Amino acid sequence: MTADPHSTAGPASRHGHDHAHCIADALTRADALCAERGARLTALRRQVLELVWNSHKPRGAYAILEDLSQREGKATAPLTVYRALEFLVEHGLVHRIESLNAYIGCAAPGAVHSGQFLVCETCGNAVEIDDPRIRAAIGTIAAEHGFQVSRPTVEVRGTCTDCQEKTP
Amino acid sequence: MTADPHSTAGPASRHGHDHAHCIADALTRADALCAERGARLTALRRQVLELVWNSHKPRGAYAILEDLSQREGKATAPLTVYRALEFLVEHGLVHRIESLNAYIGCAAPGAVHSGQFLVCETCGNAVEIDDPRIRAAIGTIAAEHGFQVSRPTVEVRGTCTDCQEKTP
DNA sequence: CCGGCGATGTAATAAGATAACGCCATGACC
DNA sequence: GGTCATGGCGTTATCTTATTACATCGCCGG
Ligand SMILES: [Zn+2]
Ligand SMILES: [Zn+2]
Ligand SMILES: [Zn+2]
Ligand SMILES: [Zn+2]
Repeated sequence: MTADPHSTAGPASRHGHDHAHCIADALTRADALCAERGARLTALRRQVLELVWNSHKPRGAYAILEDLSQREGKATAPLTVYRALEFLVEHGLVHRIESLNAYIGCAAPGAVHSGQFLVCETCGNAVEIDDPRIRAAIGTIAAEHGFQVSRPTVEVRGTCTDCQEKTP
Repeated sequence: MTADPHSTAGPASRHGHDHAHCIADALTRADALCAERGARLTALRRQVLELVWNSHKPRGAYAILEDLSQREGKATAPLTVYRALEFLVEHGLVHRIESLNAYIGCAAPGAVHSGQFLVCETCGNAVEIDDPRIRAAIGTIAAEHGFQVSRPTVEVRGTCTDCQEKTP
């Protein structure tokens, strides 16, 4: 992993945002949610969640695996990570970005959300949105086709504001 | 590959639709489009396109590879298929379904389209839609975020009309 | 204490995709 | 016709992503 402008080296990362707070917040919400549901947020799962939240970029399972191995000081098997991710995705704590085969922390776990993302092809950051208009439009057209929606996926590739400024 | 209700065994497949016509049509349009653009629709590429159009289900690259090998009577390398698919996707003749790692023939090549799909989780069929409302909604929210869209992906998982009828 | 069940560990392997290298057909140009 | 550049294709190896099968551990109710 090389140095990278958006990732979080220190407590107060660039963008003027305190990312440590993002992480702490995500973990707190996860604790609450799992407690509420009687789901077991194991040490391992919590650790993986934290690693997913390490940045606002989608991260591949094997990247997370590397981090985990490093932090644990011993090699970990892929399956370990995949199982944790499966749990986290099931409980809406993490989303999978299909077009990247990568995972990212959910911005609003617990709330109803359909998983919509703006993914920057330059810096790799992904912002979760949950626009009612998109949801509505999808619902409408699905209904017109007699199609019963179970899981809508919206992943918009493009360039974020920051990256546009840098490359005028 | 097991027998499967939606695939096309004979000329007139189920659904009351003559799928042979779908294929012929797709090939004709592809010929025209490539001629118009000076793109070379090689025998191999044409063959792969035909195999992609073998059904209205997204097909994995390796499934296509198998078909191709069988038709040719000799083993073919994955790269062969991937190269053909790359060409076809670039020219908008085929779409990639990200959430399935699979490929499907484009319903309206040549026209502007953003690649929106209704994917049935039961039968595997995928219908391409191109709803202006969805496109508009995505455009709007992207603009609100100062996000410049390059490639929107909409893949709605769910159950198609037919499959709903079968399982009331 | 013990049986059951969910979580984790270990090993092997499947599935999807790309990299590196070279040959050969095509067509422009001389 | 000869020559050369280009693009398509074949071959092999390798990489990334994901899953299957089976053993073990630890907690909790009985
Ligand atoms: Zn943050
Ligand atoms: Zn960016
Ligand atoms: Zn058809
Ligand atoms: Zn169906």
